[in-house]
Formats: sequence, structure tokens, C-alpha cells
Amino acid sequence: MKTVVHTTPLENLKEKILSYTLVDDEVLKEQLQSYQKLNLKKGDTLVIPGQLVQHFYYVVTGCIYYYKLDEGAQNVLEFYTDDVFFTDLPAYVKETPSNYYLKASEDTIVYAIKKTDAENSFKKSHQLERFGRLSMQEAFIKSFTRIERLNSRTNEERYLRLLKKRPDLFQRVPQYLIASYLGLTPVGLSKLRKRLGKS
Amino acid sequence: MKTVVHTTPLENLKEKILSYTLVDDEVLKEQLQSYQKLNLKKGDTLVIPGQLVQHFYYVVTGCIYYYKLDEGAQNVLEFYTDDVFFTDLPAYVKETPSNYYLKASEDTIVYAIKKTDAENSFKKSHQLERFGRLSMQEAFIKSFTRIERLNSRTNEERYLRLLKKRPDLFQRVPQYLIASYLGLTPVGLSKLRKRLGKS
DNA sequence: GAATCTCATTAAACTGGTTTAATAAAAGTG
DNA sequence: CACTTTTATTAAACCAGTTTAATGAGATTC
Repeated sequence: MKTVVHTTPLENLKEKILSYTLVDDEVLKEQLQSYQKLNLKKGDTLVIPGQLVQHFYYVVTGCIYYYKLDEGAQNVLEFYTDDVFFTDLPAYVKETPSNYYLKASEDTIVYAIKKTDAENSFKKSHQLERFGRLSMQEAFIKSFTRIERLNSRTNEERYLRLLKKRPDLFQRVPQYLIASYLGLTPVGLSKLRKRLGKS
Repeated sequence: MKTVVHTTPLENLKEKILSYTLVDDEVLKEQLQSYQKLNLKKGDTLVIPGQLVQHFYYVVTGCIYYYKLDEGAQNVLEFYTDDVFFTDLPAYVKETPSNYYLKASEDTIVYAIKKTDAENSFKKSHQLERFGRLSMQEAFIKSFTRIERLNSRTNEERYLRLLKKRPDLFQRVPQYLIASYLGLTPVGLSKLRKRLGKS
């Protein structure tokens, strides 16, 4: 009989928060109670265009992709996978209808916290406010590296970089979504791959 | 004789901070004392590659552009103009040498706060921590809209959008930097403009 | 005010993408 | 298993950008 160290999803979230800054146990406990667990099936959506975005999310396992439709074409901005926070921030902050989809590309477990709860906790606790600042800072830096890549690399470099940095994506997400993320058409990515394969 | 309401640069900064959240007067006063005023001439740099980035900055007037060199070519990521906070965040946060330049494209006044001072103030004051979080959130959203544009628009749309949103840039910054910001060569931008002019 | 720099435009040849459409292969589904 | 749906590849025609190099037009400097 095997002894398994069982990590609950909520413990993942707790560890994640503590990775940013120290938070007293009672405060953290109360904060964690504000999160609601959601089990999403492949294809389920958290947000669709026109909706208000009243939650902040955390992916425990699975993959959420963030995209919009431009003249019928999916346009992928980001993939959120294991142990990251996300939401549609512009809509969340401004409380205006979203222009985006947040959709599970596979079965996915997320925790959701209501904006009002999140804001109250920031107001009540300096420590959680700090966690908020630092996680936002991290998100900003990630977003910055995205800009860096979009701006400065050729498609080929971006493809190779993604292949190296997030190889799991190529297993779990269809290639046409990756093409979109790289700013290519599926045809374009296919040609690029062919070109590389030959050399 | 004219009566002029004179706004000092420091008052700009004060207003900016208060635009995010309430901060008690004494706390704010102390915070403002941590900022050092810098008068930059056109071409002066705040950061060059290889340097550590130990300050957070605020542009009062003027324009700082944020770029790196890729095989000799300037690659512009952002222009920071009046009343915005900025720094080279990845280098600032990780305390690793910068890969970028921060350079004045015209005579520019900035305020600078040392990282240690900034961090202390966040630690001491929940209100300033909150200011930190909200300003970071705003920066993230701006960066996000940049990704949105880089990712989803054609060069033509991006050009027209920039022309509309930040017409001042076209007056104060050479066109080849704008081309770089749009992800084009100077030649490419020139052709694009020609094409548009004709139609 | 002549000489020098800096910046924008144009031309020509080239290229890595696009679109559209057909085909092939793989993955669900009853 | 056969059927349908989804995803990836290929081909062909096209185009918006690239590079390189020459020219032009404004600023700057002495």
C-alpha cells in the first residue's frame, strides 16, 4: 500500500499566496474561505464577451485560454496553466463588459474569489494588500516579457522560444491556438515548422 | 499683471499618488521627500544595458523612451510622457543588470525614488502599499492594451490608432522610433504612410 | 552661409507571411 | 466499428513587409 502525500487544491493556493509574502495564519484562513472551487469541463467558459467580470481566478490544474474573436478569427492572448492567478483584468478593474473569452482548453480546476471579497481583504489586511501588489507586479513582468517577445523576435525565434519555455502547451493545446498566440495563421505556423524541420 | 497658479513638479507627483488612493498628509509628505528631482537633457540616459536599476521614476514633463539594441537596431518598447511612473521593472525587481536603455528623447524632468526607500514606505504604510498595488495594476492594464494592439491589429490599424491616441508623439519623437515602436522599419512606415495618403 | 548630420522618402529585388481551397490524418461519438 | 468532426498539412497565387542603397530635405554647427 502506497503512502501518498496528498496536496489539496486549497493548499496549492495557500502556498501560492505565501510565496509572495508572509500572511498571518488567521488572516490567510479567512481569505481562503472566500475562494470557491470550480470544476470546469473542456470547452466550459468563465467569461464571454458582454459579461461583467466579477471574479479573480486561480488555476489549480488544467488550462484556461484567453482570447477574442476578430472577424470570426480566434485571437489568443494568453494561456493560463497550473498555479497561476488570472482574470480579464481590464473588465474586472473598470467593471465594464468584457471583450474576451476565458475558456477551458481541457478539464480544469480553478478557484474564484469575488471582487468585493478580494477588495475587502485588501482593505482589512496590509499583508494581503502586499500580496496583491506583489502578485500584480509579477503579472506585469510576465506581460512585459510577452511584449518583449511580440515586439522584438521573429516568428521563428518566438516559436522556438515557446517550444523551449512551455513545451507542455504543445501537448495540451491545439496547434492553431498556438499559432494565434504567436501571431500566425495555422497555415503560417505549419510552413514555419516545415521549414525548420528540413534544415 | 497676470496671476499665475503655479504648480510645482512635486505637486504633480502628489496629485498623481492621491489619484490612486487616499494617503494621510504626514505619510505623503514623508514619501515625497524620498524623491529626487532630475533634470535631463535630450539624449541623457537613466539606464543603460549592464546597469542595475535601483530607482523607480516619475516623468513630470518630457519624454523617456525605453528601448534595446537588437543587432544594432533600436527596438522601442515604450514611450513614457508626462505624469507617468516607469522604470525597467524586470531589472528593478530581480536586481539583475538591465538589458535596456531609458533615454530622454527631449529635455525631461523626472523624479526618482530609491528602491530601498520605496520598499520601506510600502512596509510602513498600508496606504502606500495600496498605492503601490493600484499603480502596478494600472501599469499592467496599459501593458495589456499594448499586447492587445501588438497581437491583434494590422500595422495600418496600429499606426492609425497611435496617431489618434498619442498624436503628440509624432511631434516630439523622430519617425524611426515610432516605426520601431510599431514593429516596422523606417522604410516600412514610410511606405505605409504613403499608401494611406493616397487613398 | 557652406558643410555636415540627421531624418524621411523612394526604388528594386526579395521573402515570409497571407488567403483560399483541397487533402490527409487524428480524435470523438453513437 | 463506421461516421462525423476537428486539426494539420500542402499547394498556388498574392501581398505587405524587408534589405540595401541612393536621393532629398531640414537642422545644426562652425
